[in-house]
Amino acid sequence: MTATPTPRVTIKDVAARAGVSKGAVSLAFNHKPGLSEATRDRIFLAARELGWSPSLTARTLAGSRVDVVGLAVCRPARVLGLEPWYMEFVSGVQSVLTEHSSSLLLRLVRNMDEEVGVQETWWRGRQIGGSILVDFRADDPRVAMTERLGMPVVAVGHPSLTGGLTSVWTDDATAVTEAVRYLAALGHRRIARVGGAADLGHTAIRTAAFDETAGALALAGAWQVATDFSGDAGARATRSLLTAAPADRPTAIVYDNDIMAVAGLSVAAEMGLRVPEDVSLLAWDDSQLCRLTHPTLSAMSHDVHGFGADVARTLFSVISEGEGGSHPVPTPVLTPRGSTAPPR
Amino acid sequence: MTATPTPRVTIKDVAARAGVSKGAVSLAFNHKPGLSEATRDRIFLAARELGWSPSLTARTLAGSRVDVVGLAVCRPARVLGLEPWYMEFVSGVQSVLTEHSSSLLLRLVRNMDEEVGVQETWWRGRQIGGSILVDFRADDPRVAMTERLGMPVVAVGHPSLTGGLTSVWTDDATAVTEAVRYLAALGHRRIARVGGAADLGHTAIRTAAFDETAGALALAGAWQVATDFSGDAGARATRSLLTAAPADRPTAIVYDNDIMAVAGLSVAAEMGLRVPEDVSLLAWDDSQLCRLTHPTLSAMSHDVHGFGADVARTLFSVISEGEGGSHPVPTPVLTPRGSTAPPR
DNA sequence: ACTCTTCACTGGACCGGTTAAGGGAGTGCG
DNA sequence: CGCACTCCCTTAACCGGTCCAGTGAAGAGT
Repeated sequence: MTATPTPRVTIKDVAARAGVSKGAVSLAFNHKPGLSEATRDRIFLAARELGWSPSLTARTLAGSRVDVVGLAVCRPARVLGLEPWYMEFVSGVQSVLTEHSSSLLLRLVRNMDEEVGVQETWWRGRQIGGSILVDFRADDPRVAMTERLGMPVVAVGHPSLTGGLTSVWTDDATAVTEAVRYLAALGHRRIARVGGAADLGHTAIRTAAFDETAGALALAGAWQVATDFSGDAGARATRSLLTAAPADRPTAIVYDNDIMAVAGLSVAAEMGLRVPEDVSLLAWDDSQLCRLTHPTLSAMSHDVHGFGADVARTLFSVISEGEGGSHPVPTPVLTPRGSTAPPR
Repeated sequence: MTATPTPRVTIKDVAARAGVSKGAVSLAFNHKPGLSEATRDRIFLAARELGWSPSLTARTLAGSRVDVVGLAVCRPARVLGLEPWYMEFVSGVQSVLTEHSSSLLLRLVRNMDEEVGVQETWWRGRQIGGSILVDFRADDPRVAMTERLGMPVVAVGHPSLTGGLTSVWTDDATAVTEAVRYLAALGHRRIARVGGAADLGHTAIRTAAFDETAGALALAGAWQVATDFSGDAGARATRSLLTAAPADRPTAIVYDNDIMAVAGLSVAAEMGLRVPEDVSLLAWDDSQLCRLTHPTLSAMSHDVHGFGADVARTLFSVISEGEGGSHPVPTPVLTPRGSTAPPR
């Protein structure tokens, strides 16, 4: 029951066992020149026998690079779990980190001030070698913070939001336009969009693009609602959109994520409307969820896993080569499934 | 474009500005006795002016406690995002970590060997102060590893799987029994279970409990299928269960998570079967998804967020007080919704 | 045979904190 | 007045690595 005392083995022990100095062990483990093959082997052997691996903490303190990447996600206090988008994104990030033997330092924060504090503490305390910044909003304080700290980051967001930071982004405006044009091409003249959180930059971009496209196509009706991305909010929004008289309500709805689209599907069923005959539904983000409903959900699909991987790769090149710039990734493409059709 | 040089401010700068020694600053920041109020204030003022916060790296190296918690999740190579359960679990863990100003070091690994290696490296390198171990299987190598390393951990799993480790667990056997009894009470005599990954310990426990209960109730039919927890697998399993002749197929299906239950719902619809009239469906884990489908999904529900929080709290007491033992949390309770009813 | 390189390795300062031991000033007391 | 006892603060060793200047021996060049 008593805690086993941990016999901490250090570089000194390895050096002693291999009959060399600490410096030599350090050289060997960092694959630096200046050691004979024989010595190198002896050192690795000794290390293996003692079960030693270098202390990242000490290594970090001594000034070499830190191989931990930070990610702070801003969510309200009692979160009901992250959306599928995040999990896929994180898993994509991880897949690249793993190749570099890095880990992800994850933290949920409640607001932007807290995030700024956390990032600053992480960086100052040399906890992380760089960070991934997500959910940009207008006049985001993290732009100034990053420049002040000189911390390597990758900003996930449109360059108009991320200032001079290295950014990786999807072209949300074009995607929204494509979505609306597709629905219009099917014959829809009254289209609604159930959007995400209004304070998020990419939501604003999508909202503007929707308005513009609706205007350009001279739609007979165009509605937009802001939500908090939750299924419940998506359900409420859908319910209020669909309670209007048949001649006045939208015949197609675009959702800003897939959870809300699933909720919309169920609201339609509950109200006795058939999808896609009575109303077409188009989701965003296309996680496996979209293929599991009945009818299956048409979606603007997007390789979120690959996106996360791209972000991570970009971060590594920022860290090692100070690379900057703006990196667009492929625009989400429309994947028609069973939830969209011409209006009756 | 050139990287901004980071002007790293250290404890020495703060000491100089406050006109004291490094040691005094350290005392102040650790709230230890031996300093006058006046000096303490002067030190905090200086720190604030310089924007200094102690380097966790250095602090860790100097032997004090590490406030990062590890979590390695074992998934096949190219993951399509984690299940909702994980997201809620992680968010519950985070909520407690945040109170302690700790962060979560997250890593996706491909197999058990890799996980053991990662945990060992983390602990040896003083990257983490303790770890959360999940997804136990029979003869799990992490039990021996933990004892060998003397690392504080909390094992998420039934004590029969986690050996002498401090464990936090839900009573899966009782929950399965309750689920089956409930369906039997509704009048179902042919019941199937779409289970999770067969190599996981809790899956085995559920499988055994299902068999036992089916036997005890002398059901006319009892099927069990193993899957990988994915929606696709859930859909396949459901399809094959429901293709039998009406008199031979199950009238109720229990799923091991909610994603598979959603998939099952859609398969039923696709096959022209009504839920719950033709077949009842019962989910597990009860994330928001279950309330968003139509019909809504009955589920064995379980406060996963709270569970994560409990696990984190337990880990902190293991770290600080070496607490051990086995901590059951409340058994999942049945939440009947629209997907279960008496068979026709 | 002598100096000049090159190679392989050592010694020790250093990273930024913590902590135990020590020291000087101020007070209480015989 | 001298001594002990606090109270506050300083000093310096240490944590486990990295890194650079330096050393000693072998080989090359003349």
